[in-house]
Amino acid sequence: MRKKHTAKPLPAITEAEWVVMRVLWEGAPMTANAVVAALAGQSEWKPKTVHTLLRRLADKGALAFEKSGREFVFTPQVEAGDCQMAEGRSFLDRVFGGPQLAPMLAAFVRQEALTAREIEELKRILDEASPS
Amino acid sequence: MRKKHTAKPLPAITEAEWVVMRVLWEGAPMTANAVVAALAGQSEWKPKTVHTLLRRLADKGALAFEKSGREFVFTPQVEAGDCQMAEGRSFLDRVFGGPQLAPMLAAFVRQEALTAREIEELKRILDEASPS
DNA sequence: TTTGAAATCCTACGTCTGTAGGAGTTAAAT
DNA sequence: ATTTAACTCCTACAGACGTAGGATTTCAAA
Repeated sequence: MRKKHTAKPLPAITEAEWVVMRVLWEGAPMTANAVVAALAGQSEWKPKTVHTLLRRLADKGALAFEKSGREFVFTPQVEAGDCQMAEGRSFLDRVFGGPQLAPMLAAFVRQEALTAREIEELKRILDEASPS
Repeated sequence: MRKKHTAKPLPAITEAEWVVMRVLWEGAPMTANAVVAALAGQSEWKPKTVHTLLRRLADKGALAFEKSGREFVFTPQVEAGDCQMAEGRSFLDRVFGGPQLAPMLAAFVRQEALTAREIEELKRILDEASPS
């Protein structure tokens, strides 16, 4: 069974921090500079800004770091999937008033925000989860 | 066609403000006190806090108000569906790195966060959207 | 071993958010 | 017409967030 009750309380990750975490979930372990470099394309942040975000993430336990030479190497301490679920639940509560995914999907459908191709993809995902 | 390009820039709605907006989307037009009363069950906010949230929402154009006797009556100026979509897109970007719903659904499936019943419900919603 | 570049550590600051309090005004009751 | 209860208007304030700057330390080169 996929561990459901690890019960490690997930740190709150802010919008800017998510950008950094996504880079690290993909490429960790990474030095601060590697993170800065990876973000150079997608953001306008000064290196100092990225350093601050890394430090704050380390402070709250989302990242661990060790020294290598004179640089720090960062590694996520929380799993992407867990954080995504936590954010997802919180988002669903806030915006749709409850933790279920269905109202959100219904809203996307109602707003015609899905292409036929996307709908097929969603169906396929559900079928793989539980074939009808 | 459902209006897709009304292009009214939606005001940013904070977490606390969402709670208030959901009450109003359901019961508007409502007086400040009616909102306070509706929230008395679901939150611990002092009336003044609710008044502040109402004022901030009015300031940013999410609500309109008119005087009736000595009270204000509030009415949403933005549609629930539009705000939900905007929040949804922003959430998907932040957490899943793109505006598509599929990665989120896949994550829920991977984390076994959906019951069989919920999966069936999601399938039904999709089938109604675009029968296969 | 001295020096210099590069990395880290600590500090900063304006805005937004959550959470109200107090002052002022207005409608209603007497 | 006066009083008063209720409602609104303005103010407050601490902590989180975005966005860095400056001071200090440290590895490496000369």
